[in-house]
Amino acid sequence: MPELPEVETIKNDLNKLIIGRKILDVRSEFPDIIKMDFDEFKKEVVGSKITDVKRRAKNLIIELGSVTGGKYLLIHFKMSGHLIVIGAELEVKNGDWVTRVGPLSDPQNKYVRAQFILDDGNQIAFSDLRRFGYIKLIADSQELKAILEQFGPEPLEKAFTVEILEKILEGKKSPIKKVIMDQKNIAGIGNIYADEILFDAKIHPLKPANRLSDEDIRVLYKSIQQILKLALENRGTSTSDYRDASGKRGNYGNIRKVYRKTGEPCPNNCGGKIERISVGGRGTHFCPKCQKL
DNA sequence: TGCAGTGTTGCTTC
DNA sequence: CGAAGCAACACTGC
Repeated sequence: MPELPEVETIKNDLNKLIIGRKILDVRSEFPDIIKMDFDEFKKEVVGSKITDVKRRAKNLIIELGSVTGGKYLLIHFKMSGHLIVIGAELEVKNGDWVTRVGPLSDPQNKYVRAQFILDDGNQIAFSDLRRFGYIKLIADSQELKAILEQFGPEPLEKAFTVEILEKILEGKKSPIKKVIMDQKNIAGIGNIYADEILFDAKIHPLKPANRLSDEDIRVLYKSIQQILKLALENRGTSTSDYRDASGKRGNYGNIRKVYRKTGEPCPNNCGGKIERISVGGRGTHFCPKCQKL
């Protein structure tokens, strides 16, 4: 489940691998993941040069320069999507690689839904087992801005202050977990990091957002930044589908504290056991002894 | 063996 | 208007 740290890792990888490359061809055996007529998409994209790769919330944005001005690929990975940069000599048939070597022997990398063939002998492959992810073509910077404006602040940027977090929580009686996962409130936090952040902050996931004390809010603010930063340093979490641009796993799953650790002893050695409940229909893991309502 | 669980987002329904 | 539920999808595990 690519959340902020995972999408940011892919962004950083791609900035090293594909800037300045020209797109020679686009192929897909699952054209539905491209949210427009495939032939038209192909016509718009082939021949353009990749000038930048950005991230906003859980969206990856590939900027395409052209004589007529910038266009953008807006990519959302949803549950199982990721991009792999790999040699163009590899072929795809029925969504699977014909030759599977190295990182491609990892089953999570084989569900190829679209390929962008580059002018340096490589290709960008969009692998997505569950096909929730999508690629959209954005015509210009105004259209892009209109889409990206709908997301809340980026939690790792300076503009995200404890005062802003306070405002976000104000008057919301929904469980705090739901509130921090809502992309309109804060951008980039999904189920894994919501659980990890709330454990770190010692706040019960069901605690109503408007009932957090000033101290709770300060601690939560710190935990949001620290956990996301730590996850980024560890190149994300790969407990299930996520892989980086080389098809490799992230390390954060190995150091996570509570996510999918139901029944295990609390890492704080408080004597409690990690419990699993449902919050807003999502599996939620927490220590009932450390995290108070 | 069939069905619940897995998770994000956005749309529908109340 | 906000909250809750569900669809989209494919595969795993009990």
